[in-house]
Amino acid sequence: MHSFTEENYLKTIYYLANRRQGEVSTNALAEMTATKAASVTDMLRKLADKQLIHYKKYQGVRLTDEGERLALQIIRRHRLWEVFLVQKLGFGWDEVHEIAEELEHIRSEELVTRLDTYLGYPQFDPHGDPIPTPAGKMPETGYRKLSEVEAGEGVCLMAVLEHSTEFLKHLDHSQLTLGCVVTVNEINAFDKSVLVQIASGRSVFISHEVARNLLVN
Amino acid sequence: MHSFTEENYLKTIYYLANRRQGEVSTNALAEMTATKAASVTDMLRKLADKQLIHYKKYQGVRLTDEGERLALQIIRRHRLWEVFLVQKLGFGWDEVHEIAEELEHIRSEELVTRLDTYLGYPQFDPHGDPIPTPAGKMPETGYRKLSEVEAGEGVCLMAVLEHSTEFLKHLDHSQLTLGCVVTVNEINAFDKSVLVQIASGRSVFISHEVARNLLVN
DNA sequence: ATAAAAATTTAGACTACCCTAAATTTTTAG
DNA sequence: CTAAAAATTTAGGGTAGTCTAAATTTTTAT
Ligand SMILES: [Mn+2]
Ligand SMILES: [Mn+2]
Ligand SMILES: [Mn+2]
Ligand SMILES: [Mn+2]
Repeated sequence: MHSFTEENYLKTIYYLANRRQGEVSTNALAEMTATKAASVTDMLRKLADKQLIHYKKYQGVRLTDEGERLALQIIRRHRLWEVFLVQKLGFGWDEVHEIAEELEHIRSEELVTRLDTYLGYPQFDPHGDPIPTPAGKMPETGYRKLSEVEAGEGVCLMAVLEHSTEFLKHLDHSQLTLGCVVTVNEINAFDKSVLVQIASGRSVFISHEVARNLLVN
Repeated sequence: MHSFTEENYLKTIYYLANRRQGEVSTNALAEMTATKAASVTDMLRKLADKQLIHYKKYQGVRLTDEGERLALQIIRRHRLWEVFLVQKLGFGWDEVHEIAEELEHIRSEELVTRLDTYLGYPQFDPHGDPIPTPAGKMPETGYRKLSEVEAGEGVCLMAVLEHSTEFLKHLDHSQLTLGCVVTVNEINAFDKSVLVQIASGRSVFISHEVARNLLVN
């Protein structure tokens, strides 16, 4: 069995490896896990011993097949619990991440299976992130960033890249919800901010910073 | 904040203190927590430093008000999660204890509050144990053991004292479920086994060992 | 090409929790 | 009332995960 800490490292390695292609650096892991580089090095040696990562000193790190399988299992649990917290318990999408960080480590295959069934086999979590399959595959989405959409196009808001409470509350405030259809009316040449029209007919101003963190279809 | 381990010790002290009145011994704790007496002594010193227990060397241990408040909070969470697992996810009452042992440590007041609401403010867990109030009071039940019921009496099965999978499966097999009305027809003078009649009209033989672990009203 | 900077690893240490063996205190029996 | 037995604590040590400071390797910039 693996500890909470090991599970968190695997998950973090998965995220960083997919952020930019290639090996994950010790410092990047230290930053993400809020620890120091020396602590990361210790853990990497341990994960390598357990054959969960490929690790050569000074050369960065990559998940093995088994390591990736485990990482995806944790991410699957995390996202299913987030769905539960929002859809069944009525939490806001900005309130669930921290709780799911704990729930994801509960050790019971049966629990995850039943939860999935209970929730109706959801495909996406409350932030639009795809839920890995029970077999351990991460579904492809092919979304673009709103910041890359041309003027005149109509698109559907599918997911957020940033998960902070402030960002999500800001979207709520602007009436930007997932599934919402928006038409890009103007792109400001100077600061790349966009003016979009939402289904209600209302126009919403979106800064480049925000547009870069919205995924559309 | 308190660790999983500290929470488990508090809960165990609560159970043992209520099993027999009075101070809880180091050895009893070591047995219940599946550790050694020396480890228990270490932890008792720590809990005493945190003012969660009254502890004098060689004299056994007792919860402080704050310690009892925490213990009841953990027990409340445990029992609410058991209700969730049985009523919402469809687990059997013999399958939920281990999972609830992990879920009870999830740190979020809001989560417990919402779960309670979602479940409809249940008073009892799947084993008939009362759920402590949000304010931290353990409801009184006043149940008797089935082994203390006189011949001829009709009673209602309210709770089980033993929680092992084998025991609970045995009850399922005998069609003895909580809420079930039973009439005591015969008490065998030699081995104190009882013959009861259940609502369906069927007669069920219950050994003294089993009758001692059934609570009725 | 090489020296400075940055990244990473190693050395040594700390806390939480657990263990065995030895010492101490309390309880029990004669 | 004492001696043996039982319970408990102390001493010394182990593992997991963390840290700081020092050493080492890789990268970057002249
Ligand atoms: Mn999340
Ligand atoms: Mn999410
Ligand atoms: Mn239980
Ligand atoms: Mn229970």
